[in-house]
Amino acid sequence: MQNSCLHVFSKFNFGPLVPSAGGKKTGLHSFAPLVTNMKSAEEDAFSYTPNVTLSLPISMGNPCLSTQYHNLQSSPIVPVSSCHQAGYGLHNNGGAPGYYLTPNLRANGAPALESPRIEITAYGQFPEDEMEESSLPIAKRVNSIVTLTLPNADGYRDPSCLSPASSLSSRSCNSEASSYESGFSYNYDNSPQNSPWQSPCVSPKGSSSLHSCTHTTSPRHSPSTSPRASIADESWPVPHRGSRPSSPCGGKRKYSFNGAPCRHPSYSPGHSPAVSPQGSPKIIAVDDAWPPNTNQYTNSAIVAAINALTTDGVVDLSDSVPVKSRKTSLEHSPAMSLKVEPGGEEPGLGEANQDDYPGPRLPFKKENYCGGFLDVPQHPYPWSKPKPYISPSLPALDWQLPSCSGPYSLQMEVQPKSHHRAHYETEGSRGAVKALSGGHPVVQLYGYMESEPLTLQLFIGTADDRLLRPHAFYQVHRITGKTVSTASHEVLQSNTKVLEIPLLPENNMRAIIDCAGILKLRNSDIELRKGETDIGRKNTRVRMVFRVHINQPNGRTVSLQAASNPIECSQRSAQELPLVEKQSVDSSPATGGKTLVLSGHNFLPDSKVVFVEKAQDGHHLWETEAKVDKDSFKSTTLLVEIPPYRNQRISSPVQVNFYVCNGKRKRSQYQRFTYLSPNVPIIKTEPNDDYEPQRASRLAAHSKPYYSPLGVAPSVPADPGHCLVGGYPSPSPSSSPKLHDLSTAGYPKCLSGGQSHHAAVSMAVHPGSPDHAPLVMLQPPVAPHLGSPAAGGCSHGYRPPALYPNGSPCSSPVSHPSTPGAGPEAAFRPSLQPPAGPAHCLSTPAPGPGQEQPPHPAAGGQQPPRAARHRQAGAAGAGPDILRRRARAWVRDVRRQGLLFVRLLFPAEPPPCRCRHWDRGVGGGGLLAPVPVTPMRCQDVFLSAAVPPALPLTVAITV
DNA sequence: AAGCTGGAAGAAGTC
DNA sequence: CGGACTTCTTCCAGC
Repeated sequence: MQNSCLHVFSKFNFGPLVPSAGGKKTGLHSFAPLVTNMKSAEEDAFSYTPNVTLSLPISMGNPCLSTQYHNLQSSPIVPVSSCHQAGYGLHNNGGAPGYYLTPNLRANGAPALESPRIEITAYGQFPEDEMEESSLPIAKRVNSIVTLTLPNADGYRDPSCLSPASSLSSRSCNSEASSYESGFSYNYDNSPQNSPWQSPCVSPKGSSSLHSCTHTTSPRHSPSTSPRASIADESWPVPHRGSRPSSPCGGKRKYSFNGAPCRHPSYSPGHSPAVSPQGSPKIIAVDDAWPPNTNQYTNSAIVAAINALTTDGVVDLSDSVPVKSRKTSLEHSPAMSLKVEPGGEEPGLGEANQDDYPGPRLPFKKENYCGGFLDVPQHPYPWSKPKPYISPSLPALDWQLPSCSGPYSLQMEVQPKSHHRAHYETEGSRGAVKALSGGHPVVQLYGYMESEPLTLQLFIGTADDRLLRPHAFYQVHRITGKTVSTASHEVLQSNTKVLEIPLLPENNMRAIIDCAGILKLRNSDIELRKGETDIGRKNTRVRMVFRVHINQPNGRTVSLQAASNPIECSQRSAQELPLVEKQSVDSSPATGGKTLVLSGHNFLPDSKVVFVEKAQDGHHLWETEAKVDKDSFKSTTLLVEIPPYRNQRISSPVQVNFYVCNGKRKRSQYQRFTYLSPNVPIIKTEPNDDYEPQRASRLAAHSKPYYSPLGVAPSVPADPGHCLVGGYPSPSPSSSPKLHDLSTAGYPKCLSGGQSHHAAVSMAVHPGSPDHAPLVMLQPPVAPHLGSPAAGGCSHGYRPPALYPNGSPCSSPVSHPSTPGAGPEAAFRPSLQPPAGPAHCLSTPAPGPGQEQPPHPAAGGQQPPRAARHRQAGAAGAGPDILRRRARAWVRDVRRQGLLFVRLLFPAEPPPCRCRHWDRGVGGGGLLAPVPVTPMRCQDVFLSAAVPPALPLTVAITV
């Protein structure tokens, strides 16, 4: 996919830009104040400050800027450095890299306005803001912006930018699986060399990841001390958010395990993380856990951050940990002794699989870890355990893998029910996930003719519109008992529980998944995890993700992945929220009029079906309520008359969404729908349910996506949003991950070019077709090590959720070397591939901003009111309080929706670039585009924009 | 008796 | 800032 990203990078010398002070206002007057004000605003409002202003002088030729550094210090603005050493002003500065007085001003005091800027704002802000702000004094406008701090070369991130939950690490042990989010590859081998940037500070602990994991498995962790087996607890000495009781005591529970009233505010039976019973200062424990993570991510930025913390004083680190958390940690020991499980030691890992671990748990062994397998003493499997796929290059769990490759095809024959109430650790199991038909989900591998059994892996993944990745708030839970016919055992891979199930030839490589339940981890626990950026609230949809690794004679391994339909795991949602499982058609001529049959749950006689079209900036372009045939109403079926599109003369397909609404805040997820020009034949959605497994699976396996992100993008040239989000899979039924060709060459090497340097943000110029607006892309930063020679062995892990202009995610089989040594190219390939998620091939690229994953009732539905408030605030003159609220709202939006707006701002006159949407409100103009990112991790985004190469560019990321 | 379920109370978060 | 409402987490009881 050459075109995919013709990353024409420039040399970004941030050094010069960074500076100074003083500044005068430049064309972008708004910025100077903006930064300052924002800073204060955010500081006041939250202790987290996402604010970034990057100055990127663009010149041609030098690609590769990745955001690697996060400023640990509280600097209002963090300089971004480029991978280009030469231009690495910041680094050179070494010292306080991130202290710019005003991002807009150049060191010499010259206005930075000459540079276009990219401003990222929480989703939904711009649209409204533009309106309101345009009428406000620039200064005020600026004030109302909360900025996001980008990483700089010396620190990972400003502690102040982080919620207690996020600290220095891009990922905590637990979330390592989501390597892409951190933008670093996940190294199973944890090899220091994976990162040229290994800090000495970390190196010594090269195996520390093991440490952290050791905690996890340490007998001390005695599960007995905690009913919880969550990885989170065990893997992370995570501080607990003070705002919410992290311990059971905080909630409804009023008694500790011993039955005594729970008075200890800090006591948390559930938190027996890695902290030693000795109650050593949890900070220490935290530290121990850090390096490992860092190491695995090979995030030099993190390492640097750690270093900074280490050298600058633990105080910083500790300070970043909520007092309560630390306190809680300290009191773990008492907690541990409170509950004594019969049998004494309980494996910390899982609840149900204790039996699998007869003796004390063994600490993680690095080697094992490398292989992605937990070192488990013995396998009580009834089947001869297939050779575990032990390869350092085992794809990280957040990698998007194809469901089919060559002759092989991994398919979900029977989908799970759309609702499954997950159980908390404080509860008993709620059983295995069931199938709609009453049985259990079934997975089958086709095309495998060997006699050797394989291992099917299962973990709980996300079901949002972003890339499929391990779900931070849910874990697979092994179910055992008489009723369970399928053998399984748990392992920990990247700190995500993975259930291993035998795939036996005698069973036709088919497995009935009756041994998997879903465990819910407390939001407060997970959110406090280092590096965790997702929020648990309303994040209750998951997918069962299955993987199988097939060794090839040539030494390579084919990895396949199949994901289930989304599963709603919350009690309330499952009971009240309408859920659309299937739709008879997903497209129609613009004239509408046809009948759309929706199958799902919780439909009410008064349910409404609303079709919505949103602009890339989130504006509602069109909204209409479809006619629902109430006569034929069923709680599981709705007959809807497709409303005519607002424009009957469309020449190309138009993406819209619709949702079922049962009332305020009771909306289904957005469903995608496409209006076609009248002469375009309708594409019918094939059924895919439990009753037609074969058919469904085949479809999933062989049918072409109705529209692939790639395919869509072209049809919506003017919509950067498509491109931006296009690569994100949506939770689409029958979605199966499509493959990323990991072995195909031809990717731009831009990412590998200067990787060894401290890169920060990179601007990529996408030639795009003449008709296309430039794309501004946000991608996770490319791990510096990826492109480095040292990164050779680590080709997995990094998978930016970016968009990939072209190239089908299903194009080629995924095969990765089973030997460590995949070259840097390989490492990048995935990153350049379209984020082919399970739904990738079957769903449309996220519909621009609008797609803002609505339906979690909260997000989408609540946008308007908030927006209204914002407008009011702006109109009112944006007083401090208002600004604070507004900023807070923005942050919430970003966190919820994972979308930011990127806009290029030019000094005055729009430069001769291909931006379509000029923002006349501020300075010159820019490109506004929604960009899915991991909330609060904007530091990790990779910016790409089509900007005149010659123009210096300043990037401001605002949240 | 243990595990699975459904329901709901009460705390925390959000509007 | 406070009330109303939503969501989360825990607990209870029945099967």
